[in-house]
Amino acid sequence: MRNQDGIPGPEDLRELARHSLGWDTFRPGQLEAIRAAVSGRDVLAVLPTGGGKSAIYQLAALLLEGPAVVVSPLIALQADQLEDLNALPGMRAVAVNSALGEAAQARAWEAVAAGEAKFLFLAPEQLAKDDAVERVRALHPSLFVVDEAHCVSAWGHDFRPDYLRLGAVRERIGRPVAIALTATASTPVRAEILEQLRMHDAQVVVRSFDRPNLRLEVVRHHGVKAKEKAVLDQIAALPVPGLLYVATRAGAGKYARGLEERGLRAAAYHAGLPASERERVHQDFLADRLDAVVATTAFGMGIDKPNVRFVVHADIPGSLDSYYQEIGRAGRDGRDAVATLHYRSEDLGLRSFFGTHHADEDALRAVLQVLRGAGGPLQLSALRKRLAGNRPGGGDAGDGRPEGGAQELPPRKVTSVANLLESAGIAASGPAGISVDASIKVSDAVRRAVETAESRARIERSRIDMMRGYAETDGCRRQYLLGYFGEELADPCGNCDNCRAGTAEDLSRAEHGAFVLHGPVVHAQWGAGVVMGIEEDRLTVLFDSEGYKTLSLPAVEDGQLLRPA
DNA sequence: CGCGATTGCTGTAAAGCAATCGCGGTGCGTTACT
Repeated sequence: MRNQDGIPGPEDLRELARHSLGWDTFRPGQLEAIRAAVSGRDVLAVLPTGGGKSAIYQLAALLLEGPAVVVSPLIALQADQLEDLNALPGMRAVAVNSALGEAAQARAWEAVAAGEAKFLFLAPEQLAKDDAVERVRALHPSLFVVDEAHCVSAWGHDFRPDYLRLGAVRERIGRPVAIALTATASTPVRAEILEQLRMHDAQVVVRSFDRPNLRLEVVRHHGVKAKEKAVLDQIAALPVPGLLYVATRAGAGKYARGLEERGLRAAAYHAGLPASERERVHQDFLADRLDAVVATTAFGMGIDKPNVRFVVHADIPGSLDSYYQEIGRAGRDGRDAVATLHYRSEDLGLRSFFGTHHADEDALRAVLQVLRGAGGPLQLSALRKRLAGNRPGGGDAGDGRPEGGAQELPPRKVTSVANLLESAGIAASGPAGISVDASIKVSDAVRRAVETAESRARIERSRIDMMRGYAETDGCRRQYLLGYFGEELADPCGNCDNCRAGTAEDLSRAEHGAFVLHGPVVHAQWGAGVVMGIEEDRLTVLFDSEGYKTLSLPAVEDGQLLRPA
């Protein structure tokens, strides 16, 4: 299947795509991504949904020897992906997850080992188990695919810490070529994906984030009740179907009832509902049996419905990354669609609450103690076991737990603490496991870890500030949104509320004095950063350890505080 | 951080207001019971 010189030419790929996947044309970016992967280079592809992200690893896998391991965040999503692949003649894909019985899992592993299945789908949690890692290593996979790769950055630090272990896992399984795929990733998110998955010199393919058919609007409110009424009134008057995003489960139920009272076919969707109900709402929405789904962030991943006419937010999300992800579900058919944000500044309080995670110093000390006492690298699984105590199902005591009684910690806590120690540069993980720099005093190590966690919290808060900035800007909202994703829109868009109202003057600049858009800078206090936006009177800079900051141009013009690097 | 619900106080019978409390999102996997 491969050319003599190693990398197949465009025509060969086209023929293979036609033959194996039934594809006629390549979308922009696909070809270069596939060729890079086949030639042994890691790939990060940021392409819109429907832009053919899956075809990248599918074709690359067909050209390489050995199976492709695909890390996919949701079991429901894995099921869809399997169905798509298995519908193609001659293709076979399997998954291993907790929804399958023991026998079915065994059959799946055997199918890949025997070469019958080319694709193996796993959630990151599967790869936290030594036996799964060992089995994957023995398969000599050609590709390590991370689908929905923004989850690495969005979930890895707290919610699903195994996402941050994937880089180490990749090394343990023989360092196959990595392909990371996502539809949404701002500059720092891309950098984090590359770093965490240990992708060096990767081919990065990014397509435009602009969705010109989405009309962007923000409606400001003061009272809670007034906002509720405005949301319901707006949706009752909009073309359907659409999505209403809310911050809480209670809100989902409340707004769904409100819409029903206004005669719409509406349903609530959140993680607290029984799986059968969630599935029913999902299917009813896809089949146009519902006018509106009122959902928390639980709804959306993997949904590719063309005719969504609106995505309305009753509560502001915690970042523009989340916001863009959610409004990106509207208007995929290219026809007009509306993205309205109903904004109360008080609603940002809930987002700061969701983003608050302080470092647990006792846990840090406990993990450090075990790592230092181990006398060498320790696999995370062993570390988890040693800190699990005597709880049923946990590791048995007396297998080397340090005297003096290390504190008991749940496995997931151990993982996030280990992640934090690695981000702080105190620990590092290689194929043999996690090791600590024993020359650093425990108290210093804890202090550095806490500082790292605080820096992350500042960055998180700055992302909320950028979301607030979007809600409060008088300029063109699309310029603001695209600028956040590192993309310049030369002129105001004409399809946002501010453009329509005529308040959106074109304030954006490509340079000001010595400052250049996307150019590196250094701040006296905040250190290194990159210019993300230049407006008439201010600069937006993304600092490595502080996140986004907006600085007044007159204040930085003398070069004392901020200078180009 | 902000909300809605609950409790507490007042001051003499019912209610009105302030202070306090609890809660809030995303999923994997494993396990202990019906």
